[in-house]
Amino acid sequence: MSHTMGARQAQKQQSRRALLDAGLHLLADQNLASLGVREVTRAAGLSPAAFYRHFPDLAALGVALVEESLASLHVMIRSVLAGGDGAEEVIDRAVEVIEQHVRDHRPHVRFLSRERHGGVRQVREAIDAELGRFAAEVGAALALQPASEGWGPEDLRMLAELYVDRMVSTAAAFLEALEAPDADPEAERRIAAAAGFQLRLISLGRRHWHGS
Amino acid sequence: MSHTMGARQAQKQQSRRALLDAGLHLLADQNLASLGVREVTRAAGLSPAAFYRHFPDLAALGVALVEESLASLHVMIRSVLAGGDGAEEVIDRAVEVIEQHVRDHRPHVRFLSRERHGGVRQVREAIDAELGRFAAEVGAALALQPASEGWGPEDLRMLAELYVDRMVSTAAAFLEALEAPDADPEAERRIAAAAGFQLRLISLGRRHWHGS
DNA sequence: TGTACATCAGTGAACGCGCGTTCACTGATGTAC
DNA sequence: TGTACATCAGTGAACGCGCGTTCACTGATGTAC
Repeated sequence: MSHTMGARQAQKQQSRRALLDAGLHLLADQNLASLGVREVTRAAGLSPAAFYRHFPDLAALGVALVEESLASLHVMIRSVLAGGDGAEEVIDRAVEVIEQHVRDHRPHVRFLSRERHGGVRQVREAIDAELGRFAAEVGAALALQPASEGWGPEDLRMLAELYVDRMVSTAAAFLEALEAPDADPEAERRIAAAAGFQLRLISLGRRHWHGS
Repeated sequence: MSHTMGARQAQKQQSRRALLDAGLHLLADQNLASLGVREVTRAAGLSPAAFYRHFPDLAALGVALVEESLASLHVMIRSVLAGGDGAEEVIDRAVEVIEQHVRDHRPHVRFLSRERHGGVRQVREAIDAELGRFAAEVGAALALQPASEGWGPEDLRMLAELYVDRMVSTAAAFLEALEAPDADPEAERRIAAAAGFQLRLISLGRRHWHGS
């Protein structure tokens, strides 16, 4: 459907892209709630009125950014889960993949971290719904592991939420380290160490868990 | 120093209070970055110019709110730690205390949760610094427990961070449940159950940890 | 292929509005004697 | 206690400015024949 597109459609997509990119760029230094229509169109090289050909308001642009941002996160999570079963290797790979993901998608990660509890309800809800889907995905993967024998679905769900939350926190910590005025590689190493330690602790608790 | 205050000082304090209260109230529905000076003074019943007698700008008001918000959090954390050593009781009490704290200080908790990764650097930094102090406090308390024998200070610190992070996440989850349009007591019960489960899992991992 | 009409992304001007900040002021409170 | 002066929290008017949104428009692209 999308690769047989007339010149008109193609140009419209390009403008939409420009708006999304400009928005994401401007959101490096401010909240979605304080972003302006004129500000975005100016940065995108369009007239203010053009904005309304693409989005009814800025909240809609925010929701579009959530979708983009989380699409790449899904890919990331699968690459973590799709490894060997050895808990140690999975943990180390998870931490590495998170760090790399933050590097590669910094503006998206920043946007998600900032707006997850931000002032725009529609965006908050979109992020939460998507994170819930992640937890479900992780829970399903955990259920397949032998270590989950005897675990009820609610327990697996809570465990999955714990893991997802830890990944989100770790990503936020990496982001902060990258944004710090004096880029300190030591800070990143400490975050990676803490993340590994904490995930190992959780996985150790899981192995010794005997019924709820 | 503060309880021998002239009428002038007392009136000034009262106006300052009105500004802080108005700000906190308005921040229920928006970010600090999108709050306006006129908006706050209007809600506080003062003229716009009066604002500048108290704060140079809105970021300063935000930092003052951080201090307020975290003062009450410190009290909360101590009341959790100052109980018996039994891990089970501490965990159950922690979850209860967090839930009650969110109920009693909802606007402050919401403010912290929203601005922790928000668009105003000064405020973000104030919150992070204070959360770091919490982790240190929790770490010191953990160090006194017999279960910490053989643990290095860095490990204790990472464990403390894990606990603090979990508490923050739990508080945010309770807050969301309270803010939901259809107040659902079942949702709160599930959050409490998940929080207890997750803290127990961590504490189980801790007991089975053998060196890093 | 060519022609006549339809579509619609983007324009630029216009509107009324609330914003942050400044300023000289007022009048109650504080202080020195 | 009374008086004369100093302080300073709060006022209200004023400023210039950028905002969101609307509107009739233009002209390139698409379509029907």
